[in-house]
Amino acid sequence: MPELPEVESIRRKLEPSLISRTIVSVRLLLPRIVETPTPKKFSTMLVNRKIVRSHRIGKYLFYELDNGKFLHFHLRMTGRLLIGNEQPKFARIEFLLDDGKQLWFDDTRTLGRVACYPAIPEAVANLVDAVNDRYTFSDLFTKFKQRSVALKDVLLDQKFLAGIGNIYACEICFRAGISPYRPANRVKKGEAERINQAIQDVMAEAIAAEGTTFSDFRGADGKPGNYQLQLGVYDRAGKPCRNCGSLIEKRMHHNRGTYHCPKCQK
DNA sequence: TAAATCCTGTCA
DNA sequence: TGACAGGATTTA
Repeated sequence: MPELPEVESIRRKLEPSLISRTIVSVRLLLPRIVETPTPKKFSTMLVNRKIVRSHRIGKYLFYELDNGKFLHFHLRMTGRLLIGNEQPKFARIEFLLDDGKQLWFDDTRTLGRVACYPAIPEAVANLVDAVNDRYTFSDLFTKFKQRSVALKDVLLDQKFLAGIGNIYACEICFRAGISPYRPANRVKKGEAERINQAIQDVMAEAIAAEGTTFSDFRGADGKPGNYQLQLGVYDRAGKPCRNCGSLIEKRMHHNRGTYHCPKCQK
């Protein structure tokens, strides 16, 4: 579910509730979602630790603690982070804070993961965030040239740019006017410039709208995002293209719903 | 490069 | 009942 704009919206909303708070206790309702270390050590590492600052790299969220460790969340498809005293329906972890409030990790499908690390893992630290990091157009174009897979597959590759998921990959292709099925190495320079711009614009607009909600996504305050109102193609199969009126097509591409306008995107 | 896998819920 | 759902990793 959550892609970069959703994770960023959550991070921002949680900031006032978490920064400078101390974790009083940790209750693991589903211990297997803790990736590392063992569930018991996980709790020990966190209890009585103060949250110093947050970090987001792509869809990976981290909270740096006053012992130098990093509490990590990955929400995957249905993960949520919520502040409140009421236990949500699919609560998997409860963190009690020193102001008496609770941080809940809630996740229906239980695909989400949490961990506590001595440092941000190198594989994640080396990712290039789609919005915050510096990367040049020439880096992006070079990578396109190296890949014969569909443009959409490259956009979804977190090692290319971190943070783009299925919704925004479709939206970026639409905004740039390029078919998501076009082999990346057959994207021309001018088209790649449009894609580069589309990545920045779509991400910025979606963050401003506090993310996209169909059913599952909720911000840290429990409220849905608003970007679904602005989507150009995603979840719009059979509806008229906002540019040309042609009907939006949906196909399954590697088992994932993929939407495009057959007239605007070649 | 593609398919299977981890899960549960919802909708057609 | 089966297809599909914002993801990432492992296996074939």
